[in-house]
Amino acid sequence: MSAPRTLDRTLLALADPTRRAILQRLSAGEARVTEVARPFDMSLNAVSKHILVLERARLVKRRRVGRDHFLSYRPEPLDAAAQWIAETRTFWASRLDTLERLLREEDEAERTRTSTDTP
Amino acid sequence: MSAPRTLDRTLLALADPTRRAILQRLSAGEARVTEVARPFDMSLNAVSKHILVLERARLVKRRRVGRDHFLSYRPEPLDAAAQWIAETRTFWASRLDTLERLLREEDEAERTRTSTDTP
DNA sequence: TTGACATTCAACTGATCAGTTGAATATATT
DNA sequence: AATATATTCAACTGATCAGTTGAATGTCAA
Repeated sequence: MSAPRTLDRTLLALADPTRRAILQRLSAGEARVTEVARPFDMSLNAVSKHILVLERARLVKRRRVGRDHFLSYRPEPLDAAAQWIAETRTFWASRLDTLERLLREEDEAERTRTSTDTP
Repeated sequence: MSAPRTLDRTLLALADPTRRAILQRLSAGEARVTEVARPFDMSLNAVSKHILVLERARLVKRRRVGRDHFLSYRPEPLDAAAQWIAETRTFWASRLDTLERLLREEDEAERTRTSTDTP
């Protein structure tokens, strides 16, 4: 089951290029908030808020050392999202296949019937 | 490359349980707007807007037949998202592994040095 | 033609989001 | 103690979102 809110938060957090860039940076190793913010053309506060969104989704963990906050990437939610998407995709695809197969069979029947009815 | 906006729209569209439920319904086959809306405890208009979000993300296609609009599920964006997540996850994980390996080696060196320095 | 049906359009509300600026807090440095 | 640094908090703006209601549009059916 896994509360859908978690998935919501993960996908929402990932649906933003700035946040994905932050995660990419952190996947290379821990960094402080200021370091993370440096490359971006926006205020430190703005980045701080993005980090909060990532934290809420548990994609980022914070370790306080004095005045420095070290941020690190947590892969678990991404793993979960990947698994959900993979499973769902397969399931939905199989249902589509079923439908398409049925339609194909119907078409087949139709064609046969027509060609027999009007030779 | 694949314009990140596409990914943004896909993930954003998926980050909502109502929209995921709509997709699930459509994965079982085409349906009209009213049919899709029926199970939900919200106005038809609200569902219509969710459908629009899904259309913008190209997860849903619309086929007009008279006054009826038949909606169908399009798997491509989900495939793309799954692929992106899978690749990214692997890449980020490998970078994490590298870092962890480095840290482990550092620790190892530290331990060795210490134990040699103070036997 | 009249009326019912399927759907969207338009306008509105309340919530959330992304960003800004300025101040506050806490820690480090001199 | 004074100052600089790292970070958040608070308050604000503008945009987008999720939902509502009521009207408009287009099509089917009697």
